[in-house]
Amino acid sequence: MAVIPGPAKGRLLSIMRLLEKNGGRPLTSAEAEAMTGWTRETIRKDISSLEADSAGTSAGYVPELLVPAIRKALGLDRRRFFCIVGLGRLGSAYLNYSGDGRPRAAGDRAGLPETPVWEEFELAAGFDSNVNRVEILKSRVPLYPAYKIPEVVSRLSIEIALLCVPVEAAQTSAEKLASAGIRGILNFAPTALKLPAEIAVRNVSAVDELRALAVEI
Amino acid sequence: MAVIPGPAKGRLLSIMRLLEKNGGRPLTSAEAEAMTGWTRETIRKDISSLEADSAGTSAGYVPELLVPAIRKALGLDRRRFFCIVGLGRLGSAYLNYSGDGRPRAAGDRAGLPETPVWEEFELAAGFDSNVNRVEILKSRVPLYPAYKIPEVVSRLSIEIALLCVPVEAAQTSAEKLASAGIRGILNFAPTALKLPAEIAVRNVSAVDELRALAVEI
DNA sequence: ATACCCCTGTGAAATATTTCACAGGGGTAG
DNA sequence: CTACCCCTGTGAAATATTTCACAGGGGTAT
Repeated sequence: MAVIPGPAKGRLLSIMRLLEKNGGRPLTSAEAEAMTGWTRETIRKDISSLEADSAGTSAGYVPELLVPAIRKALGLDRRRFFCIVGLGRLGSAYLNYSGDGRPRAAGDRAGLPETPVWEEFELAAGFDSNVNRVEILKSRVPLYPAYKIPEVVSRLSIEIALLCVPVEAAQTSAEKLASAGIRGILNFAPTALKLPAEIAVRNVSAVDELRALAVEI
Repeated sequence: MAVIPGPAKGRLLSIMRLLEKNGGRPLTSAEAEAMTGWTRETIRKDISSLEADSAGTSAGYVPELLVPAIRKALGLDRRRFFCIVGLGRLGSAYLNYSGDGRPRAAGDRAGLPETPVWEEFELAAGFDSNVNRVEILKSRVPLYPAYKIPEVVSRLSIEIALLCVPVEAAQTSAEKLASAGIRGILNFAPTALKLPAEIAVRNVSAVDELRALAVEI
């Protein structure tokens, strides 16, 4: 089975995104180099580490074949359920976000799936400690008061949480999710969560991103 | 002069964050290992690559000394001006964000600096193509119609932009910023920007982050 | 004071990643 | 059909990063 170098994983995710947006046309390693700055050799090696033969032709890489191959190799080839914890400004924005770049307008429901689907991720629940807010907000997924996190996360097989609570509530909420068996947390609060090592955490912070950008320029 | 390995840079940014939140107390490589998952040897090597002597003592790394050393080594030791392009839901939220995790309430202005400061970054302007919105929104930084991007970016020495426009406007806005001499763009639109290689771009997308998280678990 | 323990710093070894160089294949123009 | 060109795939070499092993230092308890 393919062993994919760590640095390659992140690059493959980006390449996958490029393929998805390429309108079905083959993408060459040279084009990808121009768009990402990584050398074409590195990109070819990354893809060759997938051992997904024939996704690359003499015209370039065929999205239709390579995208599923990357998905599979990175373990993204199955649906995962996620939830949103904290339904303030940010959390409720994601509640209505379709994943394709535009918020869903109130009347914009025709033809859309019953529950929000972001690529391979499906929103399964929202939580807030304010019971009033839970009752007032409209959403196509069920909303629960925060004390129900353990029961609901387990019952709905939720693997990932978007943590959108205020910074002072972040650690407690994260611990509640951890003991409910969550596997990963996207942390939008600007604080370092202390959790058991088996729970993956990614911090999403505009200040951190600004810094990372500034380091490059 | 210190040469810092690429992978080390990202880790140092995280370590810096840990140090900043440690209340001034020294942080050991073993503690950092527990919080980040990177081995203590790697962390020590990263820090030693800074050639910042005496930031590490037998009690651990002293934030007061190490934070400035990391800042300097990564080129984060100077103020940079940034702007927000697109003042919809996301953009206007950042307009009122203090950088410490809580939005500024309307009356919450006492004692705060005149312009929003996010760590070493200072918000200098906001732009929107909707002139009406520019006039109606209240902000402590000047807001301009989008056609003034070239003039204002150059006049105010703005280096970085938060691109918060709808996905269909992202490429055009990015090009406008590029020709105005911007050095880096934080792209919140779910699309791959095509720009000259000398302009750094970081994409911020919840779906991408979910994927990166899912790869780890 | 002394012994102990936990800390950092760092050459050297081990490992991982990237780059090089080229083989092989397929489409296209003549 | 043939020649050409641009593509991918991949061993091997070069380089970069991580891990190991240990030297050295500074608190602290006895």
